[in-house]
Amino acid sequence: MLHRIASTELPETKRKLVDAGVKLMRERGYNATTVDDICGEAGLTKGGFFHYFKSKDDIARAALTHFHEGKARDYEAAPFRKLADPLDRVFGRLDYVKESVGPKGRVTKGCLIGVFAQELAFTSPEIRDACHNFFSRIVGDFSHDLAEAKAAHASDAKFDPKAVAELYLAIVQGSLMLAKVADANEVLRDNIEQFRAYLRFLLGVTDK
Amino acid sequence: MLHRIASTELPETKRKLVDAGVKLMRERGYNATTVDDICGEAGLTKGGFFHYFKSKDDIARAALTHFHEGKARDYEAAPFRKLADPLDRVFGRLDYVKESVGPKGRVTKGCLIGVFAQELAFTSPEIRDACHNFFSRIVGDFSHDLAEAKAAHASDAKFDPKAVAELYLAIVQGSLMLAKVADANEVLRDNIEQFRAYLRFLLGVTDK
DNA sequence: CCTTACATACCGACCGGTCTGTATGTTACA
DNA sequence: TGTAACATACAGACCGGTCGGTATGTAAGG
Repeated sequence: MLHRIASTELPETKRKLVDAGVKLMRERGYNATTVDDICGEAGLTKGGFFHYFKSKDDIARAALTHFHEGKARDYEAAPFRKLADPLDRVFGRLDYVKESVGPKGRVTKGCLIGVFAQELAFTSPEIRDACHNFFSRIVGDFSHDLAEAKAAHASDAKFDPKAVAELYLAIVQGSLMLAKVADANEVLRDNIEQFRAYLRFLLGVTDK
Repeated sequence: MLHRIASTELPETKRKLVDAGVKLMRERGYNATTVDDICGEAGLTKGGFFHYFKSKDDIARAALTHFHEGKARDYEAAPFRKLADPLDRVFGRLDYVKESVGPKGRVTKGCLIGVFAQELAFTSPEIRDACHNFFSRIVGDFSHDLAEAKAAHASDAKFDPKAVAELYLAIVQGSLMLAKVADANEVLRDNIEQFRAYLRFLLGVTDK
C-alpha cells in the first residue's frame, strides 16, 4: 500500500514512531528510552526506525516539537479562546488546565518539555534551547491575555504580565513534578486554584 | 592511611564518592551519570567504588539522602530560624531562598530531588517514594511556620498552611526548571517575590 | 503489455562501543 | 599476618547505529 500524503503531514509510520517516542520519553525520559523500545511500541524494527530518523537525538527533537505543537493546537482550539473579555480568557485558561489533567486520582502524565528540560538542559544545548523556546511561547501566549485583561479591567494595577505568566508556568511545571511523586494530581488542581486567587488579588476581581 | 571516623560520619572516601554523585547527577541526571564518571570525579577507580556501594542504585539513594540532609541542615541553621515571630520566619525563609540561589546571572544548580523525581518517578518506585518523602518534609517544615504565623497574626484568614506550602514547593521546583533552560535564575527570584506578595495578601500583611 | 530501472518501506543480523558489576590482585597498616 | 582500602582487568549485557537484503510499487520505453 502506498500512502499518499498531503505535503505537510507525516507518513503514517513516522507519526507512529513519534507518538511512541513521546509516550515513552514522557514516562522514562530520554536516556532510559531505547530505540528498540520505541520500535516495539510503534510495531516495527530498528531498520524501519533509521529509515525515518537519522539518530535517537533526531526523534527526541521531533517528539518534543510534536508534543508542543499538539498542546499548542489544543490550547488554540480550547473554548476559552473564543471569549470576548480577556479577563474571561485568563480565568478560562485556568479552568481548561484543570480539566485537562483528567479525573481525580488518576495521575497526570508529565510534560515532555519539562522532562527534557530537567534531564538534558546541561548536556544538550540544542534541546535546552528548544525547551526554552517552547516555554517562552507559552509564557508569551498567556501574558498576551494578561496584558489585555489588565488594560481592560485594572489599568492601575501594578504587575508585569510576563512575570505573572512565568509564575504560572513555574507553578504548572512544579505541580506536575509533585504530582508525579505523590501519584495524585490534586496538588496541581489546588495550586491552580491558589494561582487563581493570586490573580484575582492582582486584578482586583471579586467574582470569577 | 586509615581514617578514624566518628560513628555517624562517613569515611572520607565514601563521602567523596557521594559528593561526586550528587554533583554529577544534579547536572546530568541518573542515567547519564556513569559509575566511572563518579569515580573520576572522586579520584579513584571502580574497585574503590564497589567497595563502598553495592550498586549504582545504591549511590543514587545515598546521594539523594545526603543532598536532602545537607539542605535540611542548612535550613535548620539558617538565620531566619532564630526569629521569634513566626511571621518573620515565614518571610525570612523566602529571603534565605533568594540568597542561596547565588549571584545574579550565574545559573543555579538544580535540586537533586527534583531531578530524580522527573527522571525516575515512573521507573523506580523506591526513588519516587524517597522524593515524595523529602518533599513532604519540606512542605511540613514550612507549613509549620505558616500555621503559627496564621494563628498569631491572621487567625481569621482562610487558607490551608499545607496547601500554601505545597504551592511554595511547586514554585521553587518549577522555577529551578525554568532557570535551567533560561540559563538565568532571575525567574526564581521574581517568582519568590510574587509568592511573597501572595502571602502578604493571604496574611493581611502590609509591611515586610 | 511487458520488462527494466529505480524508489520507498521495512526487516533483522550484526558491529563497535559503553556500562554495570565481578573477580582478582596489591598495598598499607594494625 | 590478616584485613581494610583500594587498583586492575575483565566478563557480560545492552544499546546506538550500520548494512545487506526483500517486498512492493511506480514510471519509462520498446
